[in-house]
Amino acid sequence: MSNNVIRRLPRYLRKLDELSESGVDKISSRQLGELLGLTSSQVRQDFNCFGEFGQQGYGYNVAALRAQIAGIMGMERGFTAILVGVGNIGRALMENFCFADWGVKLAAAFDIKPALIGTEFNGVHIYGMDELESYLAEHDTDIAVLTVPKTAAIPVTERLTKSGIDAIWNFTNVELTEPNSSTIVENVHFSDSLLSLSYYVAERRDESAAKAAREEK
Amino acid sequence: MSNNVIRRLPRYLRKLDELSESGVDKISSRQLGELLGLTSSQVRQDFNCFGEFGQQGYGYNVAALRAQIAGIMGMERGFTAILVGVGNIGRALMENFCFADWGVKLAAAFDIKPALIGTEFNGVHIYGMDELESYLAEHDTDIAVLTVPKTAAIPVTERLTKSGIDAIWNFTNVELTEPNSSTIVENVHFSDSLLSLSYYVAERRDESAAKAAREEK
DNA sequence: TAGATTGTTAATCGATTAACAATC
DNA sequence: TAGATTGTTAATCGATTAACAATC
Repeated sequence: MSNNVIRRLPRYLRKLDELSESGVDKISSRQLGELLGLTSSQVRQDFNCFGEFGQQGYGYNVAALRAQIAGIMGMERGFTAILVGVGNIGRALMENFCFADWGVKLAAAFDIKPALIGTEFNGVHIYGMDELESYLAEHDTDIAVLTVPKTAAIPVTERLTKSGIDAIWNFTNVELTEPNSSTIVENVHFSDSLLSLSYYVAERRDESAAKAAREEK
Repeated sequence: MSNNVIRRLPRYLRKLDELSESGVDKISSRQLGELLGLTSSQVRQDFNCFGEFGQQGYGYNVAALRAQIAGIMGMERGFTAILVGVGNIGRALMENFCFADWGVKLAAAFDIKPALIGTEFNGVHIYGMDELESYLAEHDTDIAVLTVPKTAAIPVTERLTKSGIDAIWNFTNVELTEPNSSTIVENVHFSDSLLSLSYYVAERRDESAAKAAREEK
C-alpha cells in the first residue's frame, strides 16, 4: 500500500472521531474531503484500496468507517510497547500521550537513573536498564519507544533488536534507518519538522518583501 | 517548490552534519543517495531546484552544500519563536531541544500556572498568559510553538493569530489547519506517527503469519 | 422514481528515474 | 588526457483527478 495513503489514514480517523463527537453519523466523500483539504476522488480511492466501505447514494457511516480504518491501522491487535529513557520527552509521553486511545498498551518503561527505578508514571512501572533483556525475554513486546539521549540511541537500539524488537518509535534525533536492517523505524524528528516550518516562513517573508517592493515602484 | 523536496532537505542537512563530524569533506550524489536510501538522480534533481551546488567530475563540497541548504531552509534569517504552554512537552522542548542549532531563537515562554510565571527554563523566561498580547506587540516574533493542553489549542491559536503570528508549530493533537486561514501550520501529530508505525507492524505480522501458514502446508 | 453518491476505470498530472552531453 | 560526476533533458512510473455507470 502506498505510503501516502497510510499517512492519510490517521487523519481520516481523527476527523471521524471528531465528527462522531459532534453527533454526525453519515458523511460523503465530498464532505470529508472538504474537511481535510482533499478531493472526493482521493477519499474514495483511498478507501477502495481496502474494500467497499460506503453505500451508493448515501455515503459513509461514520462509526463503521472509523472501525474499518482502526482495523486497517492495527488498533485492534493489542500491540504492546515499552518506553526506553524516562527523560523529559519520555515523561511527556507517559503522562500526556494516551497510548490506549490508539490501541497500544504501554507495558513498562526503562531508565538508568537509580532514583527513577522502581517508581511509576501514570501506572507504568520503571525498570532499570539492566533488566531490559530479561524483561523482553519474558514479555511479548511489539514496539519500543526510544526516548533516550542522543548518545545512547545506537547502543540501546542494538540491544533492542538483539532482543527481538522489530519496531522502533524513534524520538532521538539520530537516523536509525539502516540500509540492510529489517527493523521498522518510525521517526519523530522535531528538527526536520521545525526546519520545514522555517522554510515556509522564509518563503512567506520573501513573498511579502517582493510584494512590498512591487508596490513601492 | 514541491513539498516532497522540502521534507528531504532537513535529512540531507543532518546527514551532511554527520559527515562533517566524521571529517568527510566531499561527497557524490551517488554516495549521499546511498546513505539516505535515494537515487543519485533524485539527489541531483533536488539540489538543482535551487541552483548549481556541485562540481562536475568532483561531487559536492560537504561544508558548502550544508551552507546552501541551511540558507534555503531559512536558518540564517534569525527567526524568533515563543513557546506557549510549559507542560511536559513544552518543558522537554525547552530543556532538550536546541532551537539555536536550527537557526531559531526561543525568546520567551508563556503559561497560566502562577508557580511557573517569572521562572526560567534553560535561560528562557516564562511569562503569564495575560502578558501574551503585550509581549507580541513589543517583540517581533516569527513562530509560536503550541504546547498547550488540547482544550486550550483553539482559543490560544486565535489569540496568537490576532496578535499577528502567522506560523505555528503545533504539538497539540488538534487539527489547526483551517481551509481559509493564511497561518502556516506545521503539525507534530504523535498519534498519526504511532498509527503509521502500528500499520507497518500489523502488515509485518500478517506477512509472518502467511509465511508460517505456507510452510506448514 | 429521481437524486445522490459510491466504486471503478480512464485521463491527467507530477514526481522519480534514466540517460547523456558538458566539464571539471 | 582519461575518468568521474554533475547539470539537465527525456522517459517512465505512480499518484491524483475526472468521469461515469452502477445502485442505493
